[in-house]
Amino acid sequence: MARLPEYLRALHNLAESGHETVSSEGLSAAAGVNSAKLRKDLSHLGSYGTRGVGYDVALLIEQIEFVLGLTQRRAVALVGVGNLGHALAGYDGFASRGFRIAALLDADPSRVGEEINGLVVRHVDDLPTVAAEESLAIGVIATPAAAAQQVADQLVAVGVTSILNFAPCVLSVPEGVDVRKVDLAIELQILSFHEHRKASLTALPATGGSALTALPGGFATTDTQEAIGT
Amino acid sequence: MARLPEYLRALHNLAESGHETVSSEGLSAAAGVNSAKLRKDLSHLGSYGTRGVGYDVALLIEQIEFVLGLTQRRAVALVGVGNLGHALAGYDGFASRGFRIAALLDADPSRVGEEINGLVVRHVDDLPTVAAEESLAIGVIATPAAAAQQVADQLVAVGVTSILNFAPCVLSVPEGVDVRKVDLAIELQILSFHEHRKASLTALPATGGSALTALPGGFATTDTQEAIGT
DNA sequence: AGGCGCTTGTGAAGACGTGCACAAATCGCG
DNA sequence: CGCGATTTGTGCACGTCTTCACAAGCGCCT
Repeated sequence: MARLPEYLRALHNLAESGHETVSSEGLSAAAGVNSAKLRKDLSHLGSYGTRGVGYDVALLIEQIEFVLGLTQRRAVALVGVGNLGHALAGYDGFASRGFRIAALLDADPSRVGEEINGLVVRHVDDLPTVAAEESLAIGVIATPAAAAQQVADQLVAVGVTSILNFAPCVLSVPEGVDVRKVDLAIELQILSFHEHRKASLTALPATGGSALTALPGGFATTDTQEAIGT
Repeated sequence: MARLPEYLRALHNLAESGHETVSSEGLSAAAGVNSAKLRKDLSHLGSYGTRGVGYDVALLIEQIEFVLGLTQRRAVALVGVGNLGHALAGYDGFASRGFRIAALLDADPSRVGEEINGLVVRHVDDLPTVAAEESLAIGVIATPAAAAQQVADQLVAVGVTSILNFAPCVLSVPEGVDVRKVDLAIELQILSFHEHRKASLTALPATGGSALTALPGGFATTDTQEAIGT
């Protein structure tokens, strides 16, 4: 499940603040989900908490990290050292959460050679060489949309089987390669949709006008946390 | 639906390449979804394509932009001008997709006054002043996790009702405020999970060992595009 | 005008995720 | 040792999303 990493983060927080065990209620609150859902997720792990007590924090961290494949620190290749690529290269959240940026690559010769955070930018055509040095399984694409497909092909060619794509486009990849997409503008547009919905509901609740103005009511969006606590 | 922005992006691409109309089949391919799903989504809009022909690209863009509330260019406040904040401030995808960064804010006095992309960084305590100048509805949090909740409270206090949170933590906000979260490390961890799953499947398919080694098989993750085309 | 091919819109079936509510299990205490 | 408080694990029901398959509608060509 995609919620496991969220649980893991919450568990690390709990461990740092000295908790040895945690109840499903407590953990679910920290992770922002329903407690029944959390218990069901953990039961799918085969993870055994003890009834009446809760879950052993350290053990649970270990189990989740195993399932997520974080027992080994995975090497990540980052392609595209523009605005966003720079930020990603300097993001310490990767290092602290089980990943190591093994190479920075770019197609622009004027960027090659630049040093960012202790790593030297290499040309994207050096990918085969890089892959020979390191065991690359994950690639991150932070290039403009126009270059993304070509970069994806190059990554796949050197054996990368998981791609995180920040470019606003659909990638086509062979079977067995996983792609996850993050589009920052889309996130904002979804929020904008919620704004529009809220505005129409409060402004003219009794208008009942054309089909268009009546629309924004009946939509549902996923992955949105709304109104948790106060 | 959360897919509308994806359709919108695909439609803009089609419009640029000169298409006047598009079939559900064509658009769904460009957006990376099932064609029946796309038709159902669009029918929820009340949007009328013409049978035998397809959808009018320009009209559909107009309709989706209306539903998403993109007819007005929304002002966004960006709090936290660190590594990631810098990148977001310089990201042209926001401007080109209906948003305008109206203010850059940070709590660190040494960062206040810095100019990024034509905007001067102001202190986060100036939020009420900024909100008085602009009609702020959306806030973006790109601060460390420790500061995120306080910033969220400040944003809510000045009337922001939608928050995009890049900090790895759960925010608590009053009812009526929408929060969307983007955690870059979590995306990588999900990919790592897939890697681990693939590795276990290919390496020891007949081992049938402990419960732990047998685990990673039966999981499902959402939002993952796998094996599109070749 | 009529027929044919193409495309939309939708009914129905199935898969999936979610949350409630409760039985089973464990610990601590008298 | 037994009892009560607490918490996990899960059966069940419900609503949502997804997908197939097909009827209805539109335009073009003859």
